[in-house]
Amino acid sequence: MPARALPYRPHNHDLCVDQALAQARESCRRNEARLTPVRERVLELIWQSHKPLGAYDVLAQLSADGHKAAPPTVYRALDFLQQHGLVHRIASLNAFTGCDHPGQHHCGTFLICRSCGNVLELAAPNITAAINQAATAETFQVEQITLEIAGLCPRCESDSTDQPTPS
Amino acid sequence: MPARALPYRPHNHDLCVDQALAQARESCRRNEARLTPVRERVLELIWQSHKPLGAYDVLAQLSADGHKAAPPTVYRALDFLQQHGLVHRIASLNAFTGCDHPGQHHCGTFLICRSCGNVLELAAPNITAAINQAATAETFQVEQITLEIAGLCPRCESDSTDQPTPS
DNA sequence: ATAAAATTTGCAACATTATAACAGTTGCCA
DNA sequence: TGGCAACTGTTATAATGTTGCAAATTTTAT
Repeated sequence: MPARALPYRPHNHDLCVDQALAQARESCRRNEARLTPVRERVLELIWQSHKPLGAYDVLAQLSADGHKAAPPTVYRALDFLQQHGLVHRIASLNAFTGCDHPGQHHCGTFLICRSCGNVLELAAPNITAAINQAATAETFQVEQITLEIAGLCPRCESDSTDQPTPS
Repeated sequence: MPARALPYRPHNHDLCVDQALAQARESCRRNEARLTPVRERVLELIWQSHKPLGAYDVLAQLSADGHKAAPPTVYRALDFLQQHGLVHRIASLNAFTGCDHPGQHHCGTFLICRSCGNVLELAAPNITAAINQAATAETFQVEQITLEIAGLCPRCESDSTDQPTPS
């Protein structure tokens, strides 16, 4: 029985966010990318939620801050964060989630719990290899992979009532 | 050198559509599902385009038919077709594409050419196996897989100017 | 230090994608 | 033939995402 993956374990989430932000600042410094206040705040908001956040959720939080923001502000910040590998967009949810390992745009593989909404990003070399092999067999040149696996996370599966678990 | 996959080869597309429709009618008959005129027409429109069609593209075509349709008509037809495994929704494109092998909701794996927009559906047991293995390792119960691979199809890759190839 | 250039943000309007709610219609069958 | 279930039509609205331009800020070059 493997240890449970991070989002499924209790942990000090503030710390978790702080670390992610520190890592992001460091990554941007190295790449000479400008992690401006809005961008950093958006990243922070996304990290504070373990569940993927929609652009308009982010917008609402910014407004709650007193920040007079409009959709383009948010979408631009999100574009920047995506470009620098700090967040991923989850197409099947129209939502965004933080990325642990800012190493430019890598293949994101996600386990998405349909009950509690939590998301776990996997690094799965086997899957990537199988995908590349299949694509090569079709002479297809892969540029970007979207892999989103929906189902039940360990916690919700064992509470097999399918009731949502609060964050 | 493997034979090129269907959408990349020239072929009699009308025939291709007819076959798909015949197969769909047969599948619905077996499942006692009602492939009504609107539903069949939507499926036909989707098949006539090798590229995934947005709901509003379908709507426009229906209107061109003289059919007075509104969004819900299209979305309902698409829901039905999805439920019966006759079309897939491609989340990264907000668009729909026909499914070759109507066997209830199975895992759809797509190669999406970013240049010409054509889409090829793969059946890739290796990938599915790798995914299930990875999910199992996280004690995650898989229900639905969204796998969309964007890149360049053989034709566009060899025309390496990256200019869109007309349908 | 300072002007020019480039990047980022604010802002208003708009475009696209999707759903809700309810009324009408059709086919079935008891 | 009357009632039920499924399907369709219709209107309105919600949710998500983009364009274009102007103002502000930061960087770069002088």
